[in-house]
Amino acid sequence: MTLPGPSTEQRSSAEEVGEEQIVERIFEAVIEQRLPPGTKLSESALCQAFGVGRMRIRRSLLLLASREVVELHSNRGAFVARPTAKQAREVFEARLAIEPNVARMAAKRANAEDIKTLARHLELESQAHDSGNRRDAIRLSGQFHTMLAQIAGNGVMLRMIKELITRTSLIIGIYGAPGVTNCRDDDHADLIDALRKTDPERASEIMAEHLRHIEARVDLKTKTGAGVDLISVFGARDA
Amino acid sequence: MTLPGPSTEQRSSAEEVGEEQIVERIFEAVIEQRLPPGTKLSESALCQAFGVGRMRIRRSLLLLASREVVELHSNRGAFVARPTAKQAREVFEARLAIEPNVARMAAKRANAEDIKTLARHLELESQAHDSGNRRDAIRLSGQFHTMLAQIAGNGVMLRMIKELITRTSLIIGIYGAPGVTNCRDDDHADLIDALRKTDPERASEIMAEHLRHIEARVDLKTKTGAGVDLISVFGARDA
DNA sequence: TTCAGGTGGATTGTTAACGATCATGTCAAC
DNA sequence: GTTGACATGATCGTTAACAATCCACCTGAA
Repeated sequence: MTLPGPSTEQRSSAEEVGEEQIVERIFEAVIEQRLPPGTKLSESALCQAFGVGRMRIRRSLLLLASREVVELHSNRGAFVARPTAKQAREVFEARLAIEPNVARMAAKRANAEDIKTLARHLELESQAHDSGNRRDAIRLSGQFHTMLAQIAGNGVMLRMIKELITRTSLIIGIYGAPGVTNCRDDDHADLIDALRKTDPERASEIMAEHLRHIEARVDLKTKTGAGVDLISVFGARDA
Repeated sequence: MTLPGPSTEQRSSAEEVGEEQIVERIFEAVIEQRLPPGTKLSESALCQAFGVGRMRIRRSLLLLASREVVELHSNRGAFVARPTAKQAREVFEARLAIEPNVARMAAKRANAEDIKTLARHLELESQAHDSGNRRDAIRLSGQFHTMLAQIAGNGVMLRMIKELITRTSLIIGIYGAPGVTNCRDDDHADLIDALRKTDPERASEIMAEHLRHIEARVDLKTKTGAGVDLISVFGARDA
């Protein structure tokens, strides 16, 4: 779990930064909603930002596109994805199908150390939430889910969940009421409690309810987000 | 589902072939076990095979690597992935966590047309199985699972399952007893029956049992495959 | 004032050549 | 005969320049 702090951008030139790190950083920025849906990701800008050549940026964007976190429009460039209502439903449905099982697995496999790490993390979440630090709150609540997947000990599912969480941030950015955060802390606390008691079924049920709650907080019929829709209506002429 | 027949390789030069198609074709070849684990995928060879430039091949290989179907070794090239025992366990665990839910969803949403399509497909499966056509049998039994995901109507999960099925073929290629096929037809028939009766819970349980059965047929402790391990130990001289 | 058309700039997509790294085969020494 | 080093060839990774496309701005006329 080596998440480099989101603070140090733009390390000028020393050790080469791999495309894995670039992808990870962009994922994180999307989760924190520093990169709103529809944002153009210019190649040259990213080259400067990360201090790497164009090829590496290109590869990173392709990787991000394969996870459906960015959209590549032919001859127009890369944009942060704007999930449709249909895609949003699919993402929620997928999370509801996968993450309860992850919670179940985590409950079976969590040891004392894991519980303690989660509790510490929950503390950070609460602090960020109380102090109104929206970005940290969003990032931390997302990280909680990835930590659960790590405890579950399945790399395949961890990767899937990272993708789904990132896309959820995009969905909330588009369809969520302003001020709505990703998760409720209470649910996370209950989840930790279920893990502590080694109660897989309860962990699964809490997670399912948790996800249903998140889904209920978005309105897939009305897009917020400063009329980003206009762009697609008037000049969206993709190949 | 526009799967171009796997027969016509090497269309010389006319309409450009996109990297999506290249990825799909390689996926298919891996599923059919025409590309055994560890096979070297030379760039120039693929350029010739698909009649495209090196860049497109490179992008395709990167995409395939992001799905963990090929491994990219620095300065050495791309190879068909050889899942470790740990990865194999994770793939099975992921399938067991996801696909029963897919079956459940499919049972809820399948209409008469879907059922009929599945039944037709099962017929093809049986024919291939009876006639000893191993390649077709493997491909068709894999396609059955993707068709189920399509009926479930969730593109996100469909993509995940395609990846998992492909990797399962690699796992069977390494750890499976020779002659073992991917799936049993009986289970597929039962699955169709559950869908016909709109019995989501039974569909889910059949799928779970089906996957457990597949997993039980591989022995993650002994690698078969003609000492593929030796090749990696002493100088990988393939292609 | 508004809309149509054209032009310039910028950005992306592609190709080609170069440099670096690794594998293979040969040859000499022990 | 075996082992080690060396040279050669091939393949991959990178960089740079070029071509194509699109967007925005500007101009001009109704």
